[in-house]
Amino acid sequence: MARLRIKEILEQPAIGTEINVKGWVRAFRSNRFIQLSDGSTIHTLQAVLDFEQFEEAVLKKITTAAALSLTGTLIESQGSGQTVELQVAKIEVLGEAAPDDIQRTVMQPKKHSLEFLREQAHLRFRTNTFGAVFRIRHAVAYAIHKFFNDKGFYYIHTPIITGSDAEGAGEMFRVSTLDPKNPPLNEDGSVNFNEDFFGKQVNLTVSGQLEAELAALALGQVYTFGPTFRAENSNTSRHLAEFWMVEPEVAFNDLNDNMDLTEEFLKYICSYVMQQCADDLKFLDDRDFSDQQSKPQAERNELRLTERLQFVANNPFKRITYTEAISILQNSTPYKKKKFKYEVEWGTDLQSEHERYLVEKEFKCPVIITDYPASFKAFYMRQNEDGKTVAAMDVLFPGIGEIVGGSQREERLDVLLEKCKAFNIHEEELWWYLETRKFGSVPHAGFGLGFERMIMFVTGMSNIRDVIPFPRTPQNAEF
RNA sequence: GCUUCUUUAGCUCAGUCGGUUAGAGCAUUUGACUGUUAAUCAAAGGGUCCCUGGUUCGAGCCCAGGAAGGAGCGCCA
Repeated sequence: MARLRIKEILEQPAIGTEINVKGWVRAFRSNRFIQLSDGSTIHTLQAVLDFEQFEEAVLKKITTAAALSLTGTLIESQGSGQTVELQVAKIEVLGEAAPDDIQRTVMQPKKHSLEFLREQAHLRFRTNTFGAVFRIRHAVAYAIHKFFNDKGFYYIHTPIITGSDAEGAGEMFRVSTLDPKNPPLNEDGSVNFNEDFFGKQVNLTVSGQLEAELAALALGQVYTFGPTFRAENSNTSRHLAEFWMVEPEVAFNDLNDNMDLTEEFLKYICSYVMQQCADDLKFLDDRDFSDQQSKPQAERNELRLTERLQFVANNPFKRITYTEAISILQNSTPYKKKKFKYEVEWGTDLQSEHERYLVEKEFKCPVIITDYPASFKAFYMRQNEDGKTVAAMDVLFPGIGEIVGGSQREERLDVLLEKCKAFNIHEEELWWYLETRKFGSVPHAGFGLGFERMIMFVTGMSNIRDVIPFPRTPQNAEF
């Protein structure tokens, strides 16, 4: 007999037919009712058995988290909590779970803190919250590929191991096969990386952008979607040492095209999740709501999770320049009352407190800030006519902060060479990147989306460690 | 890396002014009940009070050092 998944059973219940279902016990009540979950949906299937028809020894093994194969007839439920239920004729215990062992785990049938769940990342998949989060994570990944594919983008696999350390995006993890205790040395005592696996020093990538640009200048519009690594000692709820990034790159696009693409893209993801993940989203929406209720009034979100997604999907993002942002901040109440901890002055970078003010107090919607001073942005961003600013953009989301960073790229070789000098970047290391500016160089633009930050936004989870199955953070790579 | 808070039963927490035998809810076990939905009712078991040292007649509580975790900041996506 074919096994059916609970999602299929609940969507199209074939009342009266005999079926088989396999899954894990969530609850066993009154020696009669099994709540079975198989991960296909957040919902459980209620299985009903007549305990007089089964051996005591078998019933004893139906404990929380045990794996069962149940065969029986699908009938309309007599209870009020569900429309259909399985009338069980045959029980096979596939995997037992001793209650004393379960007690020590997150499968213990009660509410748990996210911190406790994080310590058991191998088991937290079994919970409703993480089931919902990771089903949505999958859906967003799929939506991203669908969005770009439907627009004629090509998915480019950029390398994970890279030899250039010029991106300037952060500290890198070194990759080496040399004996750390006894590496080959040069005459001056430094490590001789010529003898390393690649014959040079290499690192885990911090961004696929530079390679994506090469592809965009031939295939037109491309994107990368892969893991990236930062060896920064960042201890926050928004940073991971290993995270996934989406980086589209489009030939012939300028900064405005880039903003249009970003906005359409982020709206698409929100709409997709609302349409395709309604059940999981509803669960997380309720979870987020009760979470908000326990916070002091001032820290509460005015909108529920689904309302926040709807808001992003249906309202235009506010677009302002860095110069305008500075002026708005300097005229703001907290500035006049000296509530900001950091200075607001043209030429210094915006701090988290400034970004939060703009997004959460001034505009109350996603904000795109453009045309930052060149001094604190990357070397590859295109110099504006004023000579002071570059065609950069940051997309700021409520509660998350910077979710997207992007720019129009510098396509003029002479300007780019000047920037390399100014940023102390050795031309010979980036010869392959610079060379594209010699052969039919054109304006182009792209951005990077922090995938996990997007998942935080659509799931309402407030710690980035709870939206990736096995988080990598300083001092923690347990699983 | 910096600031700050937390650490007591399997989990979430309370623990008064430093004073006798450290508590609650949930979870677990046992019994009762049996169309339940966070089942209900009754009972039982369960403790390195994070670690080390100190002050004191006496420390879960005070002091010093350390460890782990959270939140915020910086860096960024």
